[in-house]
Amino acid sequence: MFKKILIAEDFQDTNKGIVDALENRFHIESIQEELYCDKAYNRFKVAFMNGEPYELLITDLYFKECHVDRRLTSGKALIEAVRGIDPNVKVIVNSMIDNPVEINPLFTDQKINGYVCKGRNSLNELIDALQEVRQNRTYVSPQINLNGANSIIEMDKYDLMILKDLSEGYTKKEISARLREKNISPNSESTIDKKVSRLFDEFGAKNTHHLIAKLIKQGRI
Amino acid sequence: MFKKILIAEDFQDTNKGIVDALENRFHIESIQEELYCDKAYNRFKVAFMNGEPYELLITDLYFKECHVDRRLTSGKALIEAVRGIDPNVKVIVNSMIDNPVEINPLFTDQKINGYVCKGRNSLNELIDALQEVRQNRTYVSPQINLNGANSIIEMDKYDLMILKDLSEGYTKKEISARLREKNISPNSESTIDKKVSRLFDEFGAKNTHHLIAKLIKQGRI
DNA sequence: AATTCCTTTACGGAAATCTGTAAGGGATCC
DNA sequence: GGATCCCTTACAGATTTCCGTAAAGGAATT
Repeated sequence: MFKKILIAEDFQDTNKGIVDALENRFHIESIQEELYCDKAYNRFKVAFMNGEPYELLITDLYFKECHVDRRLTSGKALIEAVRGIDPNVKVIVNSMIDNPVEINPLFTDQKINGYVCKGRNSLNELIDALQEVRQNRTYVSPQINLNGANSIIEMDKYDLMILKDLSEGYTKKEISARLREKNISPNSESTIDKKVSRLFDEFGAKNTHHLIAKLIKQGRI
Repeated sequence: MFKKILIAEDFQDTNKGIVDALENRFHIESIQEELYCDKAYNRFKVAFMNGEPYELLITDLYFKECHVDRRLTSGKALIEAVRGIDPNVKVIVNSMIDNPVEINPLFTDQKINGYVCKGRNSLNELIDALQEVRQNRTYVSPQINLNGANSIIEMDKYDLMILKDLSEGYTKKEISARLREKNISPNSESTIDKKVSRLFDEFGAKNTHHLIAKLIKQGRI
């Protein structure tokens, strides 16, 4: 099993839960926890310099803002930073995000090794993830379907772009124009209308106000 | 210290972190954890019937949806349900919400005894909260300012009610009717129009979509 | 009593949303 | 080729939003 693990997670209770679970399950020489991305980065860097590098980083994606000045403000930034030091370090992301559209790029761009979605079984999944990643395989929480195809409610990048624009106050006419500028097709006002109407049904929303509110509350926009 | 504590929290890692912290710090005879509101409710009910009631409920506010049919879907509902069984049980809410507008009603309406905001120090705060609540005092995480003098931009209950209704898909005509039903004045469609338009200026929003998105992201709705 | 200020309300018109219908094009299957 | 299905697009009408103007009423001041 891994000998040195670094955990970056800003919620103290979650943080403690993870550390305890790993210590109970495995015999790991060194588990370090940090509440801030910057501190995690510094610890990682120092260990690497001293020739005792961490083998695995377990990190959340979103960190609460606070009074302290922060250079790295997200798990994504942290991952990029530590990979800048040690391109081979294994990374498992542990977050409440369950939208494949957000998770997929972590694998394709950040080349993470595992993704565990916080939930009612996520400690057990994290343990599975450790074992898989240890053997150079990747791990994704079973409830996440990265093929997007049959995630209960499919919302692709295209839908997401429209919704994001709507939530920023653009009208459908403006969005249509913006899509044309970017050479993205389809782009007619009518099609945008249709797409959004379909999402009403899928999300049980009465109108655009309602839909935007729901999606933001779910953290999908 | 409390002898019987019930914890309702759907994230396994957080759940474990809380239990471990409390067990380390206090000597509590019985701590039970549940991942679902309904299961927590049932456990609470059974214990009460058996004459061995829980003295304290620690609950999250929002619980992930899942395939299981759920009757109680939020901490608020759970609190109301258990108070229906035992009006005197102490309740501490442990959630990531940090918006006073959401937290305040928990104290005024649900009569909760403590509120701990998940964060980098929340386990320690939870321990403080237990001790305060044990002595019949209330506790609120120090970073939360319930004295509504909270925000740069003033938004009263009336505005909030309208915005909330809008975000739930009601039209201004419907909202006008709803206000009249509740005997709340002013209630004309025209006045609602004006109120919302004024908020456009104050928040720098282009239209209602934009305004709703901004406010939800700021955690004000 | 008259003036001023503010809020509520009504109304109207331009723009945007919402919804249904229908036409056209491409892909697939027989 | 023809039938079918799905997606895109156009269009039309009802409803709603957005924004300006203006009237009505209340409260405070002079």
